[in-house]
Amino acid sequence: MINAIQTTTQRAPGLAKAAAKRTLKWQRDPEGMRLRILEAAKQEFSAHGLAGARVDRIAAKAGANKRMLYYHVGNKDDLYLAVLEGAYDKIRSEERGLDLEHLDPPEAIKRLIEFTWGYFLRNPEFLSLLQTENLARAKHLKRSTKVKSMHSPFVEMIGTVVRRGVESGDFQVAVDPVQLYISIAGLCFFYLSNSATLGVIFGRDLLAKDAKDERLAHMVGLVLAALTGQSAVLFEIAKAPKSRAAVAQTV
Amino acid sequence: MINAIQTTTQRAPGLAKAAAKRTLKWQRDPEGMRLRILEAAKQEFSAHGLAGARVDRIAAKAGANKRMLYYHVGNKDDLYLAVLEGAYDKIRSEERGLDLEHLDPPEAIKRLIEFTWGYFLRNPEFLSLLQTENLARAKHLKRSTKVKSMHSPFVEMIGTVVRRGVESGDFQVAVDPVQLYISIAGLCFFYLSNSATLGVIFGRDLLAKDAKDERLAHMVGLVLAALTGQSAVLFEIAKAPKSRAAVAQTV
DNA sequence: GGAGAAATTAACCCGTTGGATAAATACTGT
DNA sequence: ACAGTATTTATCCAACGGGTTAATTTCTCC
Repeated sequence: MINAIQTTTQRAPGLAKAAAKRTLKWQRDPEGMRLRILEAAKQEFSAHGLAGARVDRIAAKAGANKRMLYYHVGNKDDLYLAVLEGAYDKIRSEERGLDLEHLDPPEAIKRLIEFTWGYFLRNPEFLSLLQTENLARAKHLKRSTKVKSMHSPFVEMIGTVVRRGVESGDFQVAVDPVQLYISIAGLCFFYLSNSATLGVIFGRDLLAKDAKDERLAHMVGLVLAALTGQSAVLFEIAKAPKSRAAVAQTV
Repeated sequence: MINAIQTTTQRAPGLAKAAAKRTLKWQRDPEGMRLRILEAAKQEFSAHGLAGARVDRIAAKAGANKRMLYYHVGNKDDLYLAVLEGAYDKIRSEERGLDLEHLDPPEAIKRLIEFTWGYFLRNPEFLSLLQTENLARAKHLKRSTKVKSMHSPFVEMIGTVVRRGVESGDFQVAVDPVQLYISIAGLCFFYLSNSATLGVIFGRDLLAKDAKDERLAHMVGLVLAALTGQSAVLFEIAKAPKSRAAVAQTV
């Protein structure tokens, strides 16, 4: 992963000359270094939180000298904020790529839930960073002008989808898009971010493939059932792809 | 709050004699001290996380000498685990007090959501502690035999309610109680534990009275609509108590 | 009323950690 | 090829933080 970033570097001129001179004690690569530092910092902050993160470990992981962190990014707090901003930037950019306009409303909502779920699964550090920042009551985020201007396109998207759904008769309620957004995020977020403690309490692995499939089916069923009023049918549809036994058994 | 605990102490004999001798340099009160330490530790750990917590601050807040923490509870980790176990103990005990048996199924689900929401609102430190522990991937919880044996009565309660609801025709689906439990907890938890970052992003105070009322109404509406299939009606009912404008406006 | 145990205080120890300083090395333009 | 600048390294340090040691005060029981 870090290697991939390193190769990103495009040193413009004098490349042949530098390659010939093979007695270099170290490479010079500001952008690459900065990226490696931020990547290492992301790992460290998400693994240990803000207070638990160690500047020396970040430097080591980035293959850099500790002084580099201060040179390229700033002190520990600056580093943390840069990581946080990067994380928001990334998810917002992926969110924009998801166009729900051409899907029929129930399908669009399903797609939205699947995306949110998938993104959280693929980016567990994002969840950790959010947790950390909320533990700090968003102290750092409040000072970030960048993040404040990065509005999630989802709220508008949801608004449009819901409106279309009500008009087409697919949905029975014109639910508030912000509430729905928070609900979808919450359904996904809580399960994943708290899987450790929940796993201990329930005595089972919530991150096993089957468990995750079952969870996704449940969430899609729950939200779509609420919107369409077709409880039974939708829960069945959502459940179909996998583990069809689970629900019936339990009751 | 701390004072209330202090008074808990019941020093058995020799009270009159001790009261007479007024040249005491300090009081002797093991149980009271232990409680004050745990209360202070709870505050500290929930405010700053495990790594961010400061042993000296805990001592100061407890009105104790630092050495007392080690004498009465143990090292920092022991202290943390004790707090965590206490937090679980408290919520489980309150959960047990909630009997849903005599309510009709939709009312029971509503009550369940309201309790969860209310408990989280009244005990924000519990949310923080959970976040902290999950950040640590439940490392400490796994070692706790106490917590593992403290099963939430909710899963069974929900199972019974759902079964009754399906039989009575109120509910259209026999949803998995564990999934429903996680969903309800997640809907409440995410909104509250992430209110800081969400507040910054949406540019509004999610903890204002109106916002909280609206959220509760939404959650009740969402879950009950999904179970009963009565989307429109239930969202209206849930919304009724307060701010009736919000939902209609947005779409 | 005094001896031994329990509870509490004061002071210290030492590895860790964020951050700083100054010197060395690579690159660029001229 | 040389001067000046940008990047990187090696080393240091003062403050902090968890934990410990030893002495002091209170309580209990006989």
